[in-house]
Amino acid sequence: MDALALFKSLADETRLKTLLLITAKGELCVCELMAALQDTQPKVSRHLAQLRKAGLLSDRRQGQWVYYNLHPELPEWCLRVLQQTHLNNQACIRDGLQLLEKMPNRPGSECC
Amino acid sequence: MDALALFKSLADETRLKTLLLITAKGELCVCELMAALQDTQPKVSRHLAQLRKAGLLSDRRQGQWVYYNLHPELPEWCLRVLQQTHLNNQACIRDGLQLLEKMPNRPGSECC
DNA sequence: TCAATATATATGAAATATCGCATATATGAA
DNA sequence: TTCATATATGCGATATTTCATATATATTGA
Repeated sequence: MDALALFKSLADETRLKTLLLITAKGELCVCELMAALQDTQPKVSRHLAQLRKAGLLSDRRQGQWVYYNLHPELPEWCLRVLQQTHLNNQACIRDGLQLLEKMPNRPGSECC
Repeated sequence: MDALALFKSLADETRLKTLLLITAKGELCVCELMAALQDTQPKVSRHLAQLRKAGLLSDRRQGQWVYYNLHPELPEWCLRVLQQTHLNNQACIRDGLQLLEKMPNRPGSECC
């Protein structure tokens, strides 16, 4: 992961919020990100594909859902950059986190 | 300084190297950056203007030369991001630093 | 098998960023 | 003032990025 690739990945609002949301929550599926970001499915999916190709995210499918998390082999310094950004820019994803909580029928919840 | 603005500033090779060089050396003028980056004057100058407008750099004129340094009011977390990036991507500016050393008649040196 | 839901990708248009060249401005020396 | 050096910027051409729409694939349950 070279620095330029990292910063190009972070230089878009959708991708930045996506990474901060996943940094905050650990793991999220596409439909949760759609709710948190209030964006269309193709848009969210395309940005996730970019982050996956860049090596920032890895995905695992569980049934219908594909969950995304920070790539386990992400270098330490990249993690620290994400953590610093997350800790000092919580306002950036505050709305998104609230929308997540309000989601009915969260994937994986027992109620459905 | 919001996170998105920071990362957009870092998402270009010329600007990233410029910031890492200034992080390494503390202060550099335009002609030193031209030598280190091996780029044309208008190109270097234009990217410096962007970094200045974004609040990442501040400049001071000393005679004919304009020196650029990290903006004194840059938030701590931005500094830490730059430091982390610098410490873990030294190869990125190695050539540039060597070219700097080889510069004859460095601005501010006593020999001219 | 079919239908419904979740996710991925292709395509072309629109917006944005970058670059090269020419030129403008500022400073210092003669 | 005039010249030389250092730096900044306006502008058109080009490259890159992003988006919306349509469509394709995968999984589950009937």
